[in-house]
Amino acid sequence: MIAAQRLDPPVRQIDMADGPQLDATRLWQCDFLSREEQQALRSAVLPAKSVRPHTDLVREADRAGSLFIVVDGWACRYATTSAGARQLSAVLVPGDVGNLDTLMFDRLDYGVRTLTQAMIVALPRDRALALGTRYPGIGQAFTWLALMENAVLGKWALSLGRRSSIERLAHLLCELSVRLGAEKDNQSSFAFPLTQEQLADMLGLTPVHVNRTIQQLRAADLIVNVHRAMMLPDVARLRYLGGFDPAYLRVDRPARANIF
Amino acid sequence: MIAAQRLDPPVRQIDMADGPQLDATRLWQCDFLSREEQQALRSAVLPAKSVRPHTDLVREADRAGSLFIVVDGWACRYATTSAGARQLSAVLVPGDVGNLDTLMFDRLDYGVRTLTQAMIVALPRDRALALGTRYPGIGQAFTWLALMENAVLGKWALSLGRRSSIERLAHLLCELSVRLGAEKDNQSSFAFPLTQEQLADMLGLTPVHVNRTIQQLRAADLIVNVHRAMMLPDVARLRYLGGFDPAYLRVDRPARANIF
DNA sequence: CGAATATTTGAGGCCTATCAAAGTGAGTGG
DNA sequence: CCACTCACTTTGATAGGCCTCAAATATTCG
Repeated sequence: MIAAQRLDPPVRQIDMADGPQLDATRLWQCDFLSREEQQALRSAVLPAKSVRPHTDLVREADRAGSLFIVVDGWACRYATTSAGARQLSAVLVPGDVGNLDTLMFDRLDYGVRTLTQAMIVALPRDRALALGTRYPGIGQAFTWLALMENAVLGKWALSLGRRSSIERLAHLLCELSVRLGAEKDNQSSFAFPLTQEQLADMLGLTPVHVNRTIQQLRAADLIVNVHRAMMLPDVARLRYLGGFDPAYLRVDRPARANIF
Repeated sequence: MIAAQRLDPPVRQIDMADGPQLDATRLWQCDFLSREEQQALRSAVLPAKSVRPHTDLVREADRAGSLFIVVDGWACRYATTSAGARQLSAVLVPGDVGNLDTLMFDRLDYGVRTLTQAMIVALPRDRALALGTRYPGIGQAFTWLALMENAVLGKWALSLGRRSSIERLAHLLCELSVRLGAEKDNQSSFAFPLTQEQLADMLGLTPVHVNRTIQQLRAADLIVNVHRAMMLPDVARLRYLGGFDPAYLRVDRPARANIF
């Protein structure tokens, strides 16, 4: 076992006092939103709620009356087979929307569940629709989000279908590292609250095999993880192993499209 | 080997004379489009082109100047690992859009390629954006499409991550059967031009294993396929095997949302 | 009718699953 | 501050599903 320094506080403390902390929300990192639109969104959401880990915000096949936006903590979108096996179709980190399609579909075909203690903000469907109608930038942002989710999910399909367990894990860690904005030079470190069982449900593996795969990555000095924190000592090498190219995440310069 | 009757003409003949045959296009099966909007779309697209099988419409990481809409034949969206393995992230049948995210992203992170001889219509990006701005229904339709693709891809992830080869194949056939509108009572039959290699790239399997899996399905009397045609003698039983619930395809009554 | 493409079959091996149990760490209550 | 519990991680042994490599057969199309 590698003796590692502590990297980050294990789980960020949740501050109930600040109200809906939407400032970090990815929803307007896509530079579609004017200051006015940001304000409109901020005042349309319901007060943030603290939700315990492993709690369904929406169950599979439920109706959802609101869009759920993750403000702090981690959550996921998941589906289950008739045999009861679970597969995640998205990890949601602060700024992500859990159920975008509630905008247009009555019923979900997946569940949304917290992975950790989390702060969740709800945006009632009617208000979301009204905002989309009234503010063009918000409508664009919704579309942008839907397309981004598609891009990420497409890469997950590639991993699930065609990559070995170690490649999958490497790719996922690279993805999260970028999405969390945790990279600096060739290193990255971030709070990593997932259990190996949750990782297994993302990667389409068993928890036991995830454990063994993590050990391989550790042995190769590609990750250092202790205390719910993750450190990537050599991002370039991890990317190479996972076949990861960050272009699909469009972090550098989101396209500015004039639509709607 | 089961001796089966011929079910359908192997590949539909392509009629070049009718111009852009967009009438079957899913783009306006979501009942968002007024007659005027349909007309606007129809006159915005470039003349249909016939494209040979296994031809890239856009290569991975290419810029695309147009949205590509499949009018006849089949195509796919795909990505490849650095080792060269290919995984499809979507099958495109008549009515599907190949590269919706060209609306907002400069560069694709996947390729679009024909699987069969196909008729393809191009909708220049500028025109698509303009249409989305001018006609609210068209903007809605784009969003609806993006969300639908997400729903389908989410189920693919579930299959890839958590289902056995026979369940995956069963689920895929059920999906296609519904999307092609080929079901009647408990039976379904449709032209099925995919090679086993192409199937393998959808299912995350090897061609050899796909072959053996098909044989299992045949032995169980769940499929009858000859001459590039597919017949499902007992849809209910196939659905049960694949854990397929058609709700996520939203074929019955698309929600009518008032957005944008 | 012949070449190219696609399907089918066989044998053997590897990666990941399964089942079971031990070890570790965090939180709780006495 | 120390048992105690619960959840998570780790380890071991075995099995099985799918892959790999190779070649034969069938089908399509010029």
